[in-house]
Amino acid sequence: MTHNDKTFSQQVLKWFDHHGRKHLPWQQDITPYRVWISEIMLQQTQVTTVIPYFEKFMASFPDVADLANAAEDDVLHHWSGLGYYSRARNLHKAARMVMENHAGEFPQSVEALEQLPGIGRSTAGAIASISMNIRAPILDGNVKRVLARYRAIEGWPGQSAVARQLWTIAEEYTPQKRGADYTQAMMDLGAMVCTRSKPSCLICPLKDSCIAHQLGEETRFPGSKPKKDKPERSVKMLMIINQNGEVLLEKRPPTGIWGGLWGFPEIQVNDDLSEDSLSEKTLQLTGINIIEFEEWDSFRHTFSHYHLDITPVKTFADTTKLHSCQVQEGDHWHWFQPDTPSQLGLAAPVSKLLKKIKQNL
DNA sequence: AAAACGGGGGA
DNA sequence: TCCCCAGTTTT
Repeated sequence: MTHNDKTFSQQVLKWFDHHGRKHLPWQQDITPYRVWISEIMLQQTQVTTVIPYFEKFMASFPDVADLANAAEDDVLHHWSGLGYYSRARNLHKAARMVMENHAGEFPQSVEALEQLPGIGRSTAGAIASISMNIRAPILDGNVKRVLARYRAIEGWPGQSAVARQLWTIAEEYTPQKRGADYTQAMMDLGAMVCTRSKPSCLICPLKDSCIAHQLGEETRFPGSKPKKDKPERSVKMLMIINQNGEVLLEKRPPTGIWGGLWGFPEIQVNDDLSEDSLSEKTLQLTGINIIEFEEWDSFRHTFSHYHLDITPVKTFADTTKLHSCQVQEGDHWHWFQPDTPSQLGLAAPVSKLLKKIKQNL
């Protein structure tokens, strides 16, 4: 251990002595079981929410044997509102494994703890260090943030290379003594000082040697998850206008994008579409012959999971051939009058285009 | 409206 | 090994 590393944990521990949390329910009567339950609950929920859940859980299942003997539904019931219910199922399963495979005692190593469902490296480290006096690092979201900033580690911790670096650093800084306090201290520091946004650097015990702070770029670390690029789709929206100046709308299927709303007839754009094949497809779709294409500029509408590039095409129904039209006013088709205020459910880009048509006419 | 959270499980 | 997922809170 270098001099610097020693001061790191010393600074963190000194801060913890003055400002850390020491009166949380799971910090009293510390046992592996109580620490385990609290760590699993805290994975997804903030402290103030967890406290009442923890108290009720402990009242109903005071030790691992009680939990193992409980009905799964009963365990899930105690979890309801916390979310991530597979974790409650894992808790239950793990409790049974502790009873069957370990004679009711939690295994006394990080590696063995990790064999239990729902316990990964970080949770195992927390249980081992807080309740077993084993020197073990943790790397939960709070600690990742503190370390990534302190050392200005680039990249998203979801990437294995970045996680590897952070684990190495976490290991380096973990002190030989007071491991339980240090673990708690790092979590508290991340939760109370080194927060995701607006960190309180001025009161941080690590501010003098924190690289991100020196750079003035605290919130750039840790790197955020790369936005998965959304697939792109293209569609032509046919704005077919009849002799009365009405625009044809089609009711969309009940499920999927804009389910049940009214929209323009659409034609998927795969390859380049000639005007001839466009008319042909429209004829198939509606029985309407269209004339006078006016293709407007495309624009992009973005959903949660894909981009939709929309090319509006303004056309007119050929009134001389309307007798063959298969479009009947009703549940599925509607001739929309741009001047009449609409009661219809319209997708946002459709309303936008209808307004433009109105101005245009 | 989007990102974050820790671990499991499937590709 | 990487990627996606689950549910709720926070920003």
